[in-house]
Amino acid sequence: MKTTRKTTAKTAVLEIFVKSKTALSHTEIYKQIEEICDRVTVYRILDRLVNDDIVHKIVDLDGTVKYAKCHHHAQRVHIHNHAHFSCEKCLEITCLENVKPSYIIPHNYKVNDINFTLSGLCPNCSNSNI
Amino acid sequence: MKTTRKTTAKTAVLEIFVKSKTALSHTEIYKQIEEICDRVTVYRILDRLVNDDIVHKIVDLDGTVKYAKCHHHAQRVHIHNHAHFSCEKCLEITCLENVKPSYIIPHNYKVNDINFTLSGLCPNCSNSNI
DNA sequence: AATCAATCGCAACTTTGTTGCAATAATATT
DNA sequence: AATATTATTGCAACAAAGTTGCGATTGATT
Repeated sequence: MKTTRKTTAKTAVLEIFVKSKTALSHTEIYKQIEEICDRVTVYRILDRLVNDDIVHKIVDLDGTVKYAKCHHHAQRVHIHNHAHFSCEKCLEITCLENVKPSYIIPHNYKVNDINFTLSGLCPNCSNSNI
Repeated sequence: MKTTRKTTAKTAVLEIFVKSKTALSHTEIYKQIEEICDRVTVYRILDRLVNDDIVHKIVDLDGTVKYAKCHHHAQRVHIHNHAHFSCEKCLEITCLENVKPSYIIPHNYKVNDINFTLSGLCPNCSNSNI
């Protein structure tokens, strides 16, 4: 029965996601809207967005938590089984929507969710690298 | 030129890893040896072990950081490209040494390391589940 | 045994995330 | 349009996880 509301802060967060090509951390988001709302509010907005399947949470190899807006492809059930790329140089995380791992696991494991993160150098940084 | 030393604390940590079948967090390790050494020392030992490729670091879907001893298979260069399974019920993380994802990524990305974590129910917990 | 650098303990600090509660504001109801 | 309902917010306080500096200790080397 819980209805979710459209608030100033939530709209601001969503705008940031739309503008950004890469995944963002709580801190990165908060820095952009610290005049609009509190630090805690940003945490709570992110929680809600993840729950409502509007944003997904990504944890990279270092344990850094970031968020990115979901691109729904007219699917009903939405599983984030695509890969993420974490650049060691510019530290940006991007979604590789089309990269999906194939794998075989023992049948007695029941898989509900997967996290597939690659790290290395992104196209930008591997070019500018000498 | 840096030489790495064999100390009481380091030996104790390694013993814990050998005994354990699952990956362990800093806290879990520290609890077992808090009479031997300081909390900070455990952090520093773990850092060193990861650097020396004796232990590898695993981050699960929630961002929980754990460590497990590496099983080297006579490889020179050691990439942790196997999967990890994180159980949602008992919260244990186990290495699935034989599960390796296959994937195709755009050629302009340079991959140095990968993190492939599956989460759901482990064999133990999916059995005892009603 | 003397030396030297790696390691340690301690204290202090930072970063990240959480919780309770009263005040505020978005939506539904009249 | 005014009112009632309840999701959301701000604030303050807290907790967990990890880091840093520095003097003291200890493992390895000669």
